Formats: sequence, C-alpha cells, structure tokens
Amino acid sequence: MNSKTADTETRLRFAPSPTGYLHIGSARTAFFNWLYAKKTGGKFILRIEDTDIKRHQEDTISTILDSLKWLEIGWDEGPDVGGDYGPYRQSERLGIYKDYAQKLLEEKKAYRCFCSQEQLREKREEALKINEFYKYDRRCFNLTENEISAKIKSGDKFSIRILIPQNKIISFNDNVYGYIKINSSNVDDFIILRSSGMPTYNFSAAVDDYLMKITHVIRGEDHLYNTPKQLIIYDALGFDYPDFTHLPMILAADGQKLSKRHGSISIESYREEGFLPEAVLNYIALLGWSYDEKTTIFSIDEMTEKFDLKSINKKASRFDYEKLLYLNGYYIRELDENRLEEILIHEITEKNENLRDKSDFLREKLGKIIPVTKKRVRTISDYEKAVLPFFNPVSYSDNTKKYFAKKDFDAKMLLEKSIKSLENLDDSSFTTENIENKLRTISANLGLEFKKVAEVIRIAIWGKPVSPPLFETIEILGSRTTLLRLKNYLDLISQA
RNA sequence: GCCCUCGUCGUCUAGCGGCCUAGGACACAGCCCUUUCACGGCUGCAACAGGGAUUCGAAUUCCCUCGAGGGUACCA
Repeated sequence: MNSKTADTETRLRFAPSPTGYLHIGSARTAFFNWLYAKKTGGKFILRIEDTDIKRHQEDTISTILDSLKWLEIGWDEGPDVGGDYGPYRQSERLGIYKDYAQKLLEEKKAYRCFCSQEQLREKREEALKINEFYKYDRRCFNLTENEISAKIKSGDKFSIRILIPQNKIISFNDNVYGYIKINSSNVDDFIILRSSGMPTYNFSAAVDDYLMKITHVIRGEDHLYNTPKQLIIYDALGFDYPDFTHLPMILAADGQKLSKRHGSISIESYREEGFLPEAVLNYIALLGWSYDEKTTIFSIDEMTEKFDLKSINKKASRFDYEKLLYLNGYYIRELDENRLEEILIHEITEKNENLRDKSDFLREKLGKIIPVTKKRVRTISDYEKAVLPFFNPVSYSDNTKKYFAKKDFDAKMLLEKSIKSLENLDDSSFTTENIENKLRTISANLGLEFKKVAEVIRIAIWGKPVSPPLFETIEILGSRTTLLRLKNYLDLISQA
C-alpha cells in the first residue's frame, strides 16, 4: 500500500540554467510546475542545469532562488535542501551521465565522434549555404574498431553521439499541443556527451528526469521539438516516458521574443518596482491559462484548486504591463493593512535616510494613512512617493506658487480665513469631522463653491493639485504641521 | 533552406457544428458618485488573418495562402 502511494506520487521539477535572472517566462514555468505538484499533492523539485561552463554564472543561482522564494514558490527537493534523488546540480552528476553514455556505447546505441568542432562547423555552414538540411554525416560511425582504438590510443579527443534509429516515427501526447510526431530521419545524431565530459541538455535532462522519478514535465514550447530527442534517449535506455506539457511562449509587448536584451524583465525588477508576489503570480497564471469565461482574480488556493493542464492554450501571449499594474493595485487594496504597513515602513525607511530611525512614528501615522490612500496606488514604489508629504516638508514648484495668480477668487483671503478658523481647534478637536465643518463654513459664508476652498488648502498642505482626501489628510498631518504649511504657502503667494 | 507549431477585440482570454446580432478582464472614451486623484457603478468603442471546401448550418471540421513563433549547436 505504501509503495503504491509512493509510486503514484506526482513529482515535478523546475530546471533553470544559471545564465541570468529568473524572468517572466521561467517564473511561469516554475509556477505551473509548483501549482500542479500542489494540486496533486506531489513534490516540487528544483534542479540546476549547469552543464554549459561557458555560459554559467554562479552568482545567478542565488538570484534565481531568491526570486522563487520571494514568489513563495518553495521546493521539496533541491540543491540547498537536498533530497533522496540528489545531487540536484547537474555539474555534480557527471559520473552518472558518463555511465549511461558508456552503457549506450557498449550497446552500440551511441558512438564516439572524433570530428573537431571546427570541422563540424564548416560542414554545417556549407550545407546551409546550399540550402540543404544539415545532418551529421556519420563519418565516425563508420570507423572500424581498429581505427577507433588507434585514435583513442593517440589521445584524440572525442565526443559521444547518439545513434538515431532511421525512419522511425517518434511520437508522444502533449497535454497542450496534442499528438506530436516526428520522423527520426529528421533528427541528427546529436552529441550526448561533449569531449569535455559534460553532457548536453537533451541527454542530461532525460537521464535526470528519469532518475529523479519526474512524472510530469512542464516546460516552455521552445522545448517541444527537443522532446522527441529526449524520447530517443528514453527509448535507448529503456526508460518510461513522463507526461509532457508544453507551455506557449510569452512574448514582449511588441510581439517579439522575450530575451535578455528585449523586454525580458526579471522577477527581481518587479520586486524592486513595488509589485506584490501574489499579483505577479496571478498575472502570470493568466498568460496561457484560464479557468472560465469570467474570472480574472485568483488567490493561490483558488489557482491550486482550479489549475488544470488541459485548459492551457496554445497561443503565444504578449506581456501586458498595464494589466499587471491593475492586478497589483487590486492586491494592494485587498492586502491586510498590517502587512501593508510593514511593507511600507520597509520601503520608506529604505528610501529616506531621515526617516530611518523613526519607525514608531511611521507606524503610528501609517495606521491612519493606509485606509485613506490604498485605493490610489498601483505599486509599492508609487505608494512610498504618494505618502511622503505626510512625513517630509513639502516644497512648492514655481507653477505651484503661481497657481492661483489668475484665478477669479482670492486665494490669499481664503488661506487667511482657513488659518484663523483652524486655529480655533485644539489638538483634541482636530478631527476630520470638525475640520470639514470649519472649512465648509468658510465657503458657505462666502457663497463660494467648496471646491475652490479645497483647491487652495490642498495646494498649500500638499504642494500638489492632487492629494489624498483633504479632511483626513489634514487630521493626520495634525494641527501644527497643517497651520505651518498654510502659513508658508500664504507667505509665498503674498510675496508675489 | 529543411522539419514543425500557432493565428478570436489594441492586450490577456471564453468559445470545442446551431445557445454567437461572439462573452469577460485590462486599456481607451463618456456618464454617475465626489473637495482633487483614485476606488466603485453604468454605458460605449472594439475581434473570429485571407480564400476555398464540407454541411441545412462553421469562430468551431478540412485544404491553400499569408503572418507569427519554435527546432535545426560539443546552448538550455
């Protein structure tokens, strides 16, 4: 019974190569794997595919891991936490690949290739020039045993190539793209083990997915036609196939491919820009997946419950920053206010040295500020900027100074009356309600639209024509600060 | 070049032979709410890539064209 449970447990993996940041596309791949593992009560495994020494950048591993952690995509097995099927870094599994390559060699399912990389490149370029399909010519496959031993003896470097069966239909059923078949004659005897002893992707991925008992492979569509190659490896080694799901590509907003140089925005940068992980995840999930004809907002739990491999679509999608912003705004509004407070304190103290050791003061004010401001921002960075005038003195731009010069009402007089009126309120009666009464009374007595009074006060206390709700803002600012700002602004426009 | 895949509003998508005068969301426009900006509510704008074929009937099936993307490496 126990062993049966173990056998049917789903195991999914995310296998990044450490060549850059975690970006939108790979984050979505990681998330879908994670979601499906959660949904099915299985395991999510992290494997580092670091078999290309030339492109490898060690420091990107921690960046990728940090981004995953920030998104709260946690793994059950991986290079840092270990597990029963490790090691989880391909560079530490070289012996394994070598043994399997050796096995294939002995069974004549693979052969040594002594061709130099230069020779091969020339041949390929030549074939391309005359518009011919390039395939390795199997020159080394036709070497006699004697020739081979002689070359080995003289120390010639060699790689190992898989011997592709000829004219065989390789097929599999993809959860998204359906029945995929390819004639093996269209595939090259690709190298499985480089002359350096490092495996190539299609070989190491197949071997590891098998050894790590991966049951479901979910990856980008760019791997769709790598799959038959891996299937050839599976067949040669007598492995069973896992279940395959290929995800449509995510393109940049202009429809071009996402790349490091073009629109590939790292998860790290979204974090810095003030996006919430739940918003990023919700957005990412919608790229290629949908639940019904109406729902846009999904909590992690809902996604886990509703996610389904069969409802992923085939069409490549474009990245839409506006929609991400919308979702982020939504999640900010919905966020628990205590958590929002912590996030904001962190953001504010990080960006404002003068407020660094005032977190008690910030906390007290933020408790009042958050309810009146959170509907007005779409990122945490915007939020920090929007809230700063509560803490730092306002400065008035030239335009702001001249703001009322040409208006048909007397801003100076309104300011004087407001100051006088608000001065009548002591600290304990300096409340939103009383402030509103006082200010509305001024406009009523003068028979003036209230919005004109509001406009003057807003510019004076906030330095901008847009602010959070006026009366609340004044209360939060407090009597002293409010009056100070009103007087400052009055002085300014009186000088003109 | 060769081997493949994909193609519904500007964008993300619903649709799986009649429920479609094609639904939702973002964006955009207008209105309402309102002290500004938002939030929220309402209304509007806006798509089946093109051409054939099958069928009583096609966004849905088939073929061709076009467009986009992938693979074609001792990259992953």
